Amino acid sequence: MPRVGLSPAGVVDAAIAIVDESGPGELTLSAVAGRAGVATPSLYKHVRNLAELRRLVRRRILEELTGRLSDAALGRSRDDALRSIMRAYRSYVVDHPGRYAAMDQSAEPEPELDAASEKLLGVVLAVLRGYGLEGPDLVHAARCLRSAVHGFAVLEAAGGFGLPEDLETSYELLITMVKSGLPHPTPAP
Amino acid sequence: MPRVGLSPAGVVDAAIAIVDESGPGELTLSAVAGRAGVATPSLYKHVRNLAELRRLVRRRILEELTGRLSDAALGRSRDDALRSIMRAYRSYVVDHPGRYAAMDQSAEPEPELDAASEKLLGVVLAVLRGYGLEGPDLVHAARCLRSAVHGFAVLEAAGGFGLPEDLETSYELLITMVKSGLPHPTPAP
DNA sequence: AGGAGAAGCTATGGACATTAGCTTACTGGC
DNA sequence: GCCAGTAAGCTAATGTCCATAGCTTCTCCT
Repeated sequence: MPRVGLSPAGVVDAAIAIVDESGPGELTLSAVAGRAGVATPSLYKHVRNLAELRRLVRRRILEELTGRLSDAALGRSRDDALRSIMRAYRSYVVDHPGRYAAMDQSAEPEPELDAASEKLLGVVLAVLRGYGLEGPDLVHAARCLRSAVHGFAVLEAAGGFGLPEDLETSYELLITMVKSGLPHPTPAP
Repeated sequence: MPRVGLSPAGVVDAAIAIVDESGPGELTLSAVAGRAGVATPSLYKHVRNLAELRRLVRRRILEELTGRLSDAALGRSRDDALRSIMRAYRSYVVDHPGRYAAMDQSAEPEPELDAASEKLLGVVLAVLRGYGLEGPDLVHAARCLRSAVHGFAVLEAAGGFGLPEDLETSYELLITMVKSGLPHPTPAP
């Protein structure tokens, strides 16, 4: 049999392509194998099982998203940075709704993703620290920011916003809401 | 065979019990059948298939949540009402994390749930109208409120908040954030 | 060239959803 | 009180999917 040169990363590539095209519900080993040009059991040479593949997919997505956010934060601070990462977050979801949907399909918290999540959290914390936030205030602010952004993203990716009003405008309001709701220990310097 | 007196509602009851105890990932027809004291194929006398059962479960949950919210809004208005429904929302999730997790497992938007969603939306809109909001502003505000609350709920139900800081406090900040971020076409009367 | 290890494969088994077709318990009309 | 007809239950069987076992064959390194 002519080897096809698969690798864990290649398997994840195929999985991501499926998620992009058909959503996380269609992510099955046979589908991945089909796309990779290989019989299903061959995948086990590269990936422990389906659960592990899902984890790798989520990690890949998380890292990709983190990359976008940290690019968006580069050279900016305060409201400028906040707005920029919030817009980057949503634009990732708009560009890849399937991927984003795949990311929150996990039932349990997964220690394997902690490193990746922490990096993303790091970007967010850095931006919020620019407002002079620290300690518990910083954590609470980060949670709220994350909730707002994630909530909007999930709903949009799932087609949960039925009405015809412009989503951009709604998101701008969300950005305003977060900005105006941050604790303000240090007014502008 | 002694009839067990099952009904669509009874099947949903069993399904909800499973979701409560083990999460939406364990919701399988054999599990439901086992709990209902019936063989798996018998379920098809009451429910078209697994997808339909999931839909019914989601509808039940949505209705339950709507009930809580509308109770919470009763006799209140403006900040008082807003705070009350936001707290009611979260308390539902804290009481039934499995149920809430089950509710956002749908890949596609489901027309069958539109009536139920609309009722929930109705409660939210009523509260926001109390601020004098209407038209597109009302829609944008409702989306932001929903995003914030849903985002927090999903993350909390999934165990996504790892740090030890108090979640109550974080949620209070989220409430403040939403209040302070609402468009303000009509200041207090 | 030759051998080791990795990358494939087929065959098999077990869980689950679903369909088909049968049996048996209730229910309403006589 | 009896007797259909219907609805609720069952067993059997099929197809899909994840997973494991064990064999074969590339490929690469020496």
